Amino acid sequence: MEVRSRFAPSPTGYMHIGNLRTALYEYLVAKSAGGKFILRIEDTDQERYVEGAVDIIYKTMQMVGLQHDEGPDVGGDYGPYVQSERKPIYQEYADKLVDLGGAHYCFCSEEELEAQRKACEEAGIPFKFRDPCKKLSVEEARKRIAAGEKYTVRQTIDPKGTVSFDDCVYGHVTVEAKTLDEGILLKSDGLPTYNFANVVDDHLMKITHVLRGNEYLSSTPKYNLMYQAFGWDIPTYVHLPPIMKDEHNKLSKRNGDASFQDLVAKGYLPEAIVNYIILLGWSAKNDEEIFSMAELEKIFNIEGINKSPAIFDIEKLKWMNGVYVRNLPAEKFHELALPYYKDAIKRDIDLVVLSKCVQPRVNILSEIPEAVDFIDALPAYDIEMYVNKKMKTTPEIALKALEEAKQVIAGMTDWSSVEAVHDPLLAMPEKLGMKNGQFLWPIRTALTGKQCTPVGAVEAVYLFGKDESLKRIETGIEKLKAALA
RNA sequence: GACCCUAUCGUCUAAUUGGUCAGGACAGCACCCUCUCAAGGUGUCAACACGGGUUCAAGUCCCGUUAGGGUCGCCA
Repeated sequence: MEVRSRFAPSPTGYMHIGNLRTALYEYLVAKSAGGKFILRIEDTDQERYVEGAVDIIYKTMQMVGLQHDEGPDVGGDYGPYVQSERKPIYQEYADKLVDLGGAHYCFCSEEELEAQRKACEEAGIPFKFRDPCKKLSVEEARKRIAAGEKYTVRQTIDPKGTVSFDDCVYGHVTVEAKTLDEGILLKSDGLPTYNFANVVDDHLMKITHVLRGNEYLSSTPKYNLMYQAFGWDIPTYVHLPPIMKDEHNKLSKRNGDASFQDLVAKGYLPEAIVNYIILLGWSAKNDEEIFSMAELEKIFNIEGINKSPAIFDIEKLKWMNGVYVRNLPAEKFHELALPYYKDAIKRDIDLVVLSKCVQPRVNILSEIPEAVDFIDALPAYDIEMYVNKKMKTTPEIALKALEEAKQVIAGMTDWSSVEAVHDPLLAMPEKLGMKNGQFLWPIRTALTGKQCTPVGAVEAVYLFGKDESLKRIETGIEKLKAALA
């Protein structure tokens, strides 16, 4: 049988990391088995609907390379793929479930429910809704409905015995039927709740593998009861552990935690984000960690999914992003870096060479502006910066280095490449009886005014060119002279 | 509170389905390389939550304890 999985987000805003991971796993479960991946929009809660959220979903899936085979935009044989457009279907199946004894009509108002809840609270007993409408006959109930009375459809559960199901990651789970709530399946606005819609849609769309967060673990028995009442095949369940912000809190938008688009905006590459979050709850069971989507489509397997929560570690993501940044073709990196240079650099310099220097030195793209901030204006720096123990420099040595450097640079004529500047400069230390660092550290310091930069002395001289290099070296010489006087 | 689930280095995880010096990665630390900083290389620190069983042998199986998470919405 063809594997069919689905990603079924609610259009409520940004794509959260947890959602994205679920989508990724769903996609990979299908693709690794040569199956189909379906996108279904679960918009049955009109109050939470956010304008534009569906576009974010499309855009995100496209960015991470999740191409769905069926969905609202691409069509398919089991549509519509937007739940609000499936209203008549749910009505039909709700009525059917009532006929099958798996549900009943309920006329209780929210106030009545609240009253019962309150009474239980005051009495100190756990609340369990006891629906007076269960006593109504179906005929009587339908008469009232025909008369225009407002109603909902509630699941009917036989409290005797136990209900169990099998989950690919959590194994066999059994609960006592009496602990199950007879929840609302069809709301008074005629739209289904998730509890009903997911069962009906997954069946109708021939979904074979249901992946979702493990918060659904405790309601899954209720879904099985419905599948059974309808006489439908039960799908393969794959419940996923949560992604945590820390030991106690889930990663969530409410906490102000980063969404996928926030991370992209911060300069993380979609491929790196995907690679990282795949590893939050799944492993290839070997020592490999860097995977392309194409590889994952081959090797992903449900057995590798973990059952305990995973804490989102931004440090490791940073590292992994760095791996991806360094693996980028130079031209690609340059292209991605350009927008960051645009705001940070006004001076006319060789940006391609700058990119070569920057690429191996940043983990996330947003580190670029700070890394190149010395280019437009020489930062105010302290004379102490010329003293470097490891380079064995002192203000005296620095002064000498700068004065010599000034002469060489003034005499240099070939600025066609980094190498062209490199050779005359690197010939100096030996000539002067200095160590490379003693000569070059002061130059880089004078040119950049920073403790560390993505460029070395040679690259700095090349990038700035003769005039600016000499100007900054002169500034350094004056500083040193003033300090030594 | 009831019910369900979970438990290996600080973090993500592995452990040919009971036999390992408990492996890898990030982070940390040290060293090497080196014109700064990175990158790279080498090394190092660091874990089976606790208590009982079962067994010749338990991180692995069972029970309990503890700690965490989830569900108990006309939200998903």
